[in-house]
Amino acid sequence: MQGPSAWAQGVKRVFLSTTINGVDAKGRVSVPAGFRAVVKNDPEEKIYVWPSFEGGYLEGGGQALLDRYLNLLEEMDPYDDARAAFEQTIFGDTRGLAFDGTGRVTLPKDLIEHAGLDSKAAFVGLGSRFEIWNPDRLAERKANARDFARENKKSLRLPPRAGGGA
Amino acid sequence: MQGPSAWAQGVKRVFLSTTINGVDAKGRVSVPAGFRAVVKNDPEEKIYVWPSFEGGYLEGGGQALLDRYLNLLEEMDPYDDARAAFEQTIFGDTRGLAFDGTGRVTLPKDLIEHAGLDSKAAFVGLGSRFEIWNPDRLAERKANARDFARENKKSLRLPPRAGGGA
DNA sequence: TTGTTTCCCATGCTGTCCCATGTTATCCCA
DNA sequence: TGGGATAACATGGGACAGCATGGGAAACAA
Repeated sequence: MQGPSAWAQGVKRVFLSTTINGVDAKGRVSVPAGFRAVVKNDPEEKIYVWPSFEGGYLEGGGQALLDRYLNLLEEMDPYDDARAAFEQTIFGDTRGLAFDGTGRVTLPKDLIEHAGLDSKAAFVGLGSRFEIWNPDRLAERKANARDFARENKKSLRLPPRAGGGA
Repeated sequence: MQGPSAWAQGVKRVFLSTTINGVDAKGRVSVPAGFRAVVKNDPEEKIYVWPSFEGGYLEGGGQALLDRYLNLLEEMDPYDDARAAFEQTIFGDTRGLAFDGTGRVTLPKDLIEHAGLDSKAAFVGLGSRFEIWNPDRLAERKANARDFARENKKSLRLPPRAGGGA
């Protein structure tokens, strides 16, 4: 199901491309305009950011992403150790960050430290979510991902005709 | 699904043929009219372009192509390594480019560099997607492909009884 | 008070929009 | 079938708005 009707119901905006913005002494950083547009119609115009438990960078998204993680966790057993760990890790450290008048957010110190940010922050759009990196660290990660993708591209076969129009 | 209704509502258009257009000092380039027609009815009249991870050229498509990748990735687990790599590679460098009043897009500097574009850009239609090349590189690639084909022509057997007349 | 955080205003710049023009392709009519 | 009119397309330049950024004042907490 996709056809034209899906588009009539509303455009699915996604986080796209990589943008590097400055972080000032107060920890303020401009969220890329395209990213702000994604959460524009959320009930609360915020982004939700937490430290990745996989490495020294931040993960984030809008309300939709938060809801999706919530649903995933609710399907797990209430007393599953893994569930508790995920809840603690993901939601426990998540911050909801509101924009100031010019579209900036202030990153708390602990998040800045976790990501090793100094004067620049790279926002990486990943479709339904995004990541925030120290640009230097990002370069390394990007090279690895590209190699992996090139070697495994066959597993990324597009589904047969998923979409109608165009 | 697609079904007959898709045809009733309009012919499914695809990216076809090769067109060479100029790139001005601002990085602006006219998207071939035929290509614009493909994304004409997209919710956002944009093309999505990213650097190929296989060589010095760009790949692109419309909303439909992007959605296909998005749906594919959404079916993977949030912390699947493959998912992360593909997200990074596909979405991390993808730009959504809108047309100006005369059907041009502005190519960001990094994309221009990746493709080695100077004053001309070749749009190559490939059905559901397209590529953007420096015309010189494209000619080189074509020549190589032709040489390869000539040297290996014996491996290019026709299938038994390819089809009806003409 | 003193330090911290939040809000507001000012500024340079880049990207986007708009108008103008030459060229090419298409259509219509003689 | 040939030629002219017309519309579509590609291109160039300049004006404007949105975006990213820096600094400072006011509100709040310790």
